[in-house]
Amino acid sequence: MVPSMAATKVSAGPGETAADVSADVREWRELLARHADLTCALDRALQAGHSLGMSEYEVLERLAELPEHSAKVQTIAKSVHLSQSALSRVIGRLETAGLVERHMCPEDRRAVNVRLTDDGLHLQAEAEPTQRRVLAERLHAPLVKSCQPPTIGE
Amino acid sequence: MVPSMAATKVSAGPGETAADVSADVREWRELLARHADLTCALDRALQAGHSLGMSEYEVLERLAELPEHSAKVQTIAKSVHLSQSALSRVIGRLETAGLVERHMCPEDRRAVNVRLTDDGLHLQAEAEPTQRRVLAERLHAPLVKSCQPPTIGE
DNA sequence: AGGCATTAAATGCGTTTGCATTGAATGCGC
DNA sequence: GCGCATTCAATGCAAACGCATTTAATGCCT
Repeated sequence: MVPSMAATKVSAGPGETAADVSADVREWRELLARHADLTCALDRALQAGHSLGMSEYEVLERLAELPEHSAKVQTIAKSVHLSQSALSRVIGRLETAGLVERHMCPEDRRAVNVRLTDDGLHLQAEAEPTQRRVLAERLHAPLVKSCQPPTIGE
Repeated sequence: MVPSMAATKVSAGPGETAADVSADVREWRELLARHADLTCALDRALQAGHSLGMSEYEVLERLAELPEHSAKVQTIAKSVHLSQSALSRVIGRLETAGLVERHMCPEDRRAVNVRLTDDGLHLQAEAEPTQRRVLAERLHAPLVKSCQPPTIGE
C-alpha cells in the first residue's frame, strides 16, 4: 500500500489504521444505501400520489417555504442538488404542468423569477404529508434493500 | 432539544408537532447534501485519475473483495444500488475495457459469472486510495455546497 | 415427457442528468 | 461611450439510469 502518504488531515494519535479507513467505507456504504432506499421510495410515492418526481417536489418545496413563493433560478440552484441545466429543465416541466410561472426579473433582465402558482402551492401542500410519511417510515428504519418495481401484486 | 426522540414509531402524546417532523426533513436534506457532495467528488476523482465512474468502481470493488474475484451478476446486484439493467450495462462497459470477463455459469446456464481480470484487479487497487482519500477528506467535513465543474482555472 | 410459472441476464426505449456552448444582459475599465 | 470579461438562463448533445420486454434456462407438477 502506502499510496500517497498523507491522507489529508492526519488523524491525531494511532487512529489512522486500516480499521479507521474501512470505517469510512462502511459509513459511505450506509449513506449510499440509505440514500438509494429513500430516493427510490420517495420517488415512487410522489410519482404515484402526485405525479411528481423528487426533483420537481424539491423545487416546489423550496418555493413554498419562501413568504413570496418566488425566487430567481440562481437562488433556487443554491439550495437544490442539481446542475444549472437540470434545474432549468425541471422548472420547464413545472411550468408546463402549470405549477410555476416564469417572469422576467425587472432589476436584472438576465435573471428569471420563478413563482409558484396556486396549483403549485396546493400540490406541494398535498404532497408534503406523503414525503413526511415516507421519511418517518424509512429514515431510521433498518435497511432491507427492497426497492423493486411496484411489485405488481400490490 | 429532545434529539434522540424516537421519530419512527408514533410519538405518543403531543410530541408529533412540526418540530419533530422538520427534524426528519433536516436530516434528509443533510443526507442529500452529503450524498451529492461525495458522489460528485468521487466521480470526478475516479474519472480524472482512473477513467472510472462510481458505478464501475463499485463493481470492481465488490469483486476485488471476494477471494475468487468472481461472482454471478445476480449476486453483485444485491450489494450494489443499481437496477439489474444498469448493472448489466456497467458490466458491459467493464468488459469492453478489459477489466472483467463474462463466463457462462456451468451449474446454471442462465447465470453469468463475472470475473475480475488482472487489469481490473490492478486498476481497482490503484483507484482504492483515491476513493479513500476523498472519503477521508469529505465524509465528515462541513458542507460547503461546492461541486462546480473542475473550475477550469484550477 | 410436456406444459407452465419462475428466474437470469440482455436489450429497446424514454427520461433525466451533466457538460459544454450559446445568447442575452450587466458592469467595469478606459 | 465602447469594448470585454462576467453572469444568467436555455439548449445541443451524449452518457447513464429505470422500466418493461425479450430470450434462454430451470424446476415443478401432472
